[in-house]
Amino acid sequence: MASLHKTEQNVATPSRAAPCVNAAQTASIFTEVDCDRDFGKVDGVCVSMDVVSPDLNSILPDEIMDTEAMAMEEDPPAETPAQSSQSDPEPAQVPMETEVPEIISLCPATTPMQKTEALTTLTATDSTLCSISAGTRLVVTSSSSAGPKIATVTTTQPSSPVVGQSVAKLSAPFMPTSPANHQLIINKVAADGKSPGTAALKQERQKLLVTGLSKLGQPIVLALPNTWSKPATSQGTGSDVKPQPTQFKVVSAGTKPVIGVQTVTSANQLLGSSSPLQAQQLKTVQITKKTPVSTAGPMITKLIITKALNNKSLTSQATVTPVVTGRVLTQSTPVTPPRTITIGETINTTPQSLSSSSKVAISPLKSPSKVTVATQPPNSPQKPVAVPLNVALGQQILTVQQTPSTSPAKAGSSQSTGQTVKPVQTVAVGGVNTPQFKTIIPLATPPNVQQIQVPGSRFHYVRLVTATTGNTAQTANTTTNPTTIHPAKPMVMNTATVRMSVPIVSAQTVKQVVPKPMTSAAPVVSSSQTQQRLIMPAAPLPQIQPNLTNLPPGTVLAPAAGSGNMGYAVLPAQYVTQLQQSTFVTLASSSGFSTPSSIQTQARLPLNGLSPSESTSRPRKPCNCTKSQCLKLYCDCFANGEFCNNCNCVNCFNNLDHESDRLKAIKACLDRNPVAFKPKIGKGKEGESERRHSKGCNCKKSGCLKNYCECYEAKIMCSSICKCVGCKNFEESPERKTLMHLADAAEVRVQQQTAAKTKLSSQISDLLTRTTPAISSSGGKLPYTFVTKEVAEATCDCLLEQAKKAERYNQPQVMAERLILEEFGHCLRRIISSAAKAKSDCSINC
DNA sequence: GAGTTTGAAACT
DNA sequence: CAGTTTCAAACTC
Repeated sequence: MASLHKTEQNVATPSRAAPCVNAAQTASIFTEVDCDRDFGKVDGVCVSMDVVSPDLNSILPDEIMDTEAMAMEEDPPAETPAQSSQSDPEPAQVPMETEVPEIISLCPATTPMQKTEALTTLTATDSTLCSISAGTRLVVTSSSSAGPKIATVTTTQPSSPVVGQSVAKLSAPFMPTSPANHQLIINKVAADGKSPGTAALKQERQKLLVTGLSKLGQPIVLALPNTWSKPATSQGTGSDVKPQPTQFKVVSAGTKPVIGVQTVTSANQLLGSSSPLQAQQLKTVQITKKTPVSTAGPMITKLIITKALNNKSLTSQATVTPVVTGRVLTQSTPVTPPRTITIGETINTTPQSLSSSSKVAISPLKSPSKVTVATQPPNSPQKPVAVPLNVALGQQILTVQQTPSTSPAKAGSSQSTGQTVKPVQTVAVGGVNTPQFKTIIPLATPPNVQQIQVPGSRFHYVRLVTATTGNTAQTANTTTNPTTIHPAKPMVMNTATVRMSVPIVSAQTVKQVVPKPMTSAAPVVSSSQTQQRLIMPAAPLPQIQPNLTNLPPGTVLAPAAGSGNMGYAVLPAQYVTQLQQSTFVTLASSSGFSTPSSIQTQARLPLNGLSPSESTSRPRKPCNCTKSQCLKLYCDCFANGEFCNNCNCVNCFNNLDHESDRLKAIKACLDRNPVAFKPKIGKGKEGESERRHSKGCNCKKSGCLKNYCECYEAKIMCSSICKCVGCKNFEESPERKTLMHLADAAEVRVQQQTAAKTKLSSQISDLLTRTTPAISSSGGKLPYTFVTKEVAEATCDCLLEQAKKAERYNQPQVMAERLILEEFGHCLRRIISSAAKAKSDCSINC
């Protein structure tokens, strides 16, 4: 029986079985959750903003952004999105997506968001405003009956990650519209009366309005900061070199099934220039939405975002805001080079009624719906370039976390009320079938942690939200200019903003670990300016790069050449959580991770040293490795891509203190088996019936009915790929059925016993309380005092339970009597003990 | 809790 | 790829 119970527990938290399933599932689920499941069912508008630093983009995108097919059959392998960053000299080529992009719809996300919270980020609600920093990717997710749709606009600033002052505000006044028009429209704020499905993009200073119309007719408005408008560039013409007001184009997303493309106009940029007026790049990204011919028909929404790369002079104090520049989603076609779009952002002020944090979830990989983002070169404005969403956007998730503002602010309203918006850089990594998400956090800055829970995922996803890069400008004093940019306040670690987005599945929960400095761990590091980023969860990277694709969490990614000096460390969510809990301060305060701390020490704490809450939330059993240094797959922690935590291992290297060794071990494992960190248990689309071991077991003696068998451990049947001998782990196996039955019975029995004992204890305790006065007066007859009706009943319950137990297992009568008597003895002892205790207490107190 | 069994991982 | 060894979990007593 005990083993059976254990078996179930193991199944609940398979250790070896599915280390990576979670990640894979997460990704896919994430996607689905984003819009399809949650948002889509209720029309809503979800506007999320992602912030990715250009550095990050330059380093990670191509590798991490790639998705990898994981056993999830549905989608065809996604092509590697070619992402170009401005830093990239050459435009990346993005494979053309031949499929007709479907709708980008906006749906009111309030309810759905709250429902799952998984991807809640910047939820656009009425009168919602939010700020977008440069490098921010604006993702509008929505879903309709047709499925999840996500539109993303990413902005970057080429050379200088830190450009102050660019501010974009996102507001979302909602307007009525027809359900059919799930369109994302960039519209002028003042624009009104537009028929649904159309958007007018006009020049307007300081405001770029992106109007999204959901079924509920709720538009989302993206407002651009003043700073953008000042040095504006002409759009589309390209002839005008002079600064011009930013122009916004309106794209009508109406009924035209055709994908429209807006040209991007750009003027020379003077990055880092102190000149107040600088050339701006204005690029427009248009996402076309195809209007559905029928309900099921594909729709194309046009999203046009005009970006002015504003390189404000640093002299402007007000504009100095922590800006994270990011690379964007670029799309390139054979004809047109990829373009980046930059949107200025403010990190902090974001008044809104929306959720406190903005998250962007990208790419429902399994979703048929695709978003096309087309960009065109100025000279060929009409040539739409369709890029599969999952290619262009799909693997990046950026999050901007905002603390709830006290009150919704108007666009261009005054500075934030002190709420801190922390850009979270989340990168979704994965293949089409198995997107994987990574949270990338600059370690040098105070991170904020955001936990994300993905239904069906065993992993605990956490977003680390941190202030933007080491832009010293962040601290610059904000100006009081209400209309414009609100200087970002220094990022403040606000743990209160941490949100548990989703319930954690099964036993995987937060681990308690004492944080430890990262610097030592990361091979890549160093200068004061060097920044490390934590890349989280632990999902294998795409196979596109053999050495990176299957990296488990904890992996430190070296920055790409020329991409800057940022180091990236992949950490398990649990660790991040730990950071949130304890290391937070350290991370926040230290510009660099200095020293390692006690993670190792704590990791070796025996499990029994945990507090009740800790032990209950412990994701997995502690390992007991002695010889493997926890750097072999023998170690469940390592195999699961986790750091050892509260384990009983000896000479553990599975921690940040030995990151280099760990990386080597990971590499070695991957060399031996490229899918070493992938889940062994593939999960079918629906339900567990389709689950099966990817490799099959090789049992010889256990009959595959013990936990030695990975199939049995994972509670799945052996399949044809198993090489087991004498397998009894098949559907019709009587042995298996018996075991299952016994396991169920045992579970029930345990529950009943527990309940009975609890009841007995409760009764005794109750009596103890009630009879205390009498005890003192009744002298030595205390035990009898406790044998009341309630106690007798509880005792009988226990005795009956023993009788049932004996009967259940066909025990002989003698044995049944013995069990009953023993139980009766236990009960009597407890009664007597309680009485004695009561007497003792009474004598002391009286 | 110690010792044994087991099968995956690692190694040759 | 097959055989052997190593390893840690599962299991038994």
